[in-house]
Amino acid sequence: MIRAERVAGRTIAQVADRFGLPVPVELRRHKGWIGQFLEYVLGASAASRAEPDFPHLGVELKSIPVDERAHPRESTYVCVAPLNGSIEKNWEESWVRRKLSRVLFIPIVGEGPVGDRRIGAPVLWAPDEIDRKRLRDDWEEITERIMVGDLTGLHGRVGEVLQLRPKGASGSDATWALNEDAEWVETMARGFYLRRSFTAELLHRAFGLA
DNA sequence: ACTTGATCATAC
DNA sequence: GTATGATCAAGT
Repeated sequence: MIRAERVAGRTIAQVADRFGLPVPVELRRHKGWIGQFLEYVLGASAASRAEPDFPHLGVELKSIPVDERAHPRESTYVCVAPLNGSIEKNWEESWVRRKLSRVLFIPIVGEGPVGDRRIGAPVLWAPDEIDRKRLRDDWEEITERIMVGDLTGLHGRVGEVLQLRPKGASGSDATWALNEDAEWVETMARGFYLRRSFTAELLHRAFGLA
């Protein structure tokens, strides 16, 4: 938190210069760059591993693009959703619950050249009882569809705060899944995401906004 | 304006 | 290939 608060208010270019890191001008071909940059700057250790970013703290790090009013510009990716029968059978064991038990959100303000974007005040969030119920209800609804092989029901419209969306290098990035007839079929890979309206709530709550 | 579906890069 | 990090862009 001390590190995060020290970089808050500075631009990405200012911080990158101190570390001698080159900054891409735009993100179209560098979509995860800001997230990896922050992992480096804040000393996270579990890059690209299936663990929290700060394993000893149980804290997951998420950068989140926002406008000047702290309204998120994008949804937030959580984790992949196995469609092959290996998904956790209950919420307590679920990867979604574990990943979201403590999250450090770093808002990134602005949408121009990447170096000009400003690092916002950090928000360390843990879901309260109401958040947990909303997340759990959505997770159970989505997981039920996965477990019965309802692949056509696996679209982004399900879920109030958590949703399932494609997650891969392209639409042809396939994975194996069990369908309603318990047959193996190829379908696009999907992941869990937090809806923008939900992360907006969290940030606004943290900043005391309406 | 906002959501859903599609896509891009890198580590292991 | 599957995980990590996400944003892009078409459609409503």
